[in-house]
Amino acid sequence: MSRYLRPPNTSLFVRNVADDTRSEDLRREFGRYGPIVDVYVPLDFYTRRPRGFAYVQFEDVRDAEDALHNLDRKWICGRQIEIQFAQGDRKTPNQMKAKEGRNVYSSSRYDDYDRYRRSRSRSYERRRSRSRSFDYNYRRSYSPRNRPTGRPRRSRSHSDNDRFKHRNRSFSRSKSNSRSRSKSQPKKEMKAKSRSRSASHTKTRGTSKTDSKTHYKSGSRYEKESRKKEPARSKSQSRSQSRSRSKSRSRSWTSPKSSGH
DNA sequence: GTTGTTCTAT
Repeated sequence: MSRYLRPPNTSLFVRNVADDTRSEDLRREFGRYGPIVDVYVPLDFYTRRPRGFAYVQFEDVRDAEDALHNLDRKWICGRQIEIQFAQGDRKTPNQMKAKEGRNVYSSSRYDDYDRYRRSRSRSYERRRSRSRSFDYNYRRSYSPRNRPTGRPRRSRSHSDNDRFKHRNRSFSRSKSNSRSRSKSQPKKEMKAKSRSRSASHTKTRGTSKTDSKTHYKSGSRYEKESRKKEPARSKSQSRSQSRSRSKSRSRSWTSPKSSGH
C-alpha cells in the first residue's frame, strides 16, 4: 500500500537528444530552473552510445515543471528536444532482460557479459562527494566488449621486481605477526572486559531517522539483523591492547635505566 | 551496502 505511494515525479524524460549532448549540457540547461538531483543519459548497453534520450531529475517538482515548459522543444546541440515527465521507474537489469529477451544475452561475444558485470559492480561509487549529483564520467571511453574476459587490466608489467617486493612485504608482515602473536595472550582479562562493555552498550536500533530523502524502496531486504558482536571488537581491542601493552612494557624496560641514572 | 540498460529511433 504505502509502497505504491510514489514521490512526486521529479524526473523529466527528454527525448530526441543529440548524440553529442552530454549530461553536463543538460545539467547546465536544466539547472537554470532549479536544483538538479541527477542527470542520466542512458547509453546503449553494448555500444555505449547515447540512445537519444535522457532523464533529468529535479529536486522540486515545480522546478521540473518549469523546466519542462521552458525547455520543451528547445534546440540543444542541433536537435529539438522534447520533454515530458518520466513515467516509470528505472528498470532493473532483470526487467530489461525479461523485456528484451534472452537471445541478446546469449549472443556470441556477450557470453561472458554476466561475469563482467558482476565483477564490475563494485567499482562504481567511491566518488569523493556523492552529495547530490552523480557524475558518471568515470569512464570516458568505456566499452564492455573490449574488456578482456573477467580480469580488468591489472596486468601492468608484472616484473620480477614487483613480485619480489610483494613477497618481501608479505614476509616481513608474517614475521612481525608471528612475533606479536608469540607475546600477546591476554585472553581472560580481555574477554571479561569486552563482555562488561557489551553489556553496558545499549543497542541503538530504534533510531527512525526520518530523512526528507525519498526512500521509496523500503529496505525490507536488508532487515537481516547483522549480528556482529564480540569477535570483531574483541579482535581489534586485543590488537590495540597488545600494542599499548607492548608500549608500556617497553617503557618499563627503559624506565629503570633512566630512573636509575 | 541504495542501483547507472528508465519511456528511443534506426
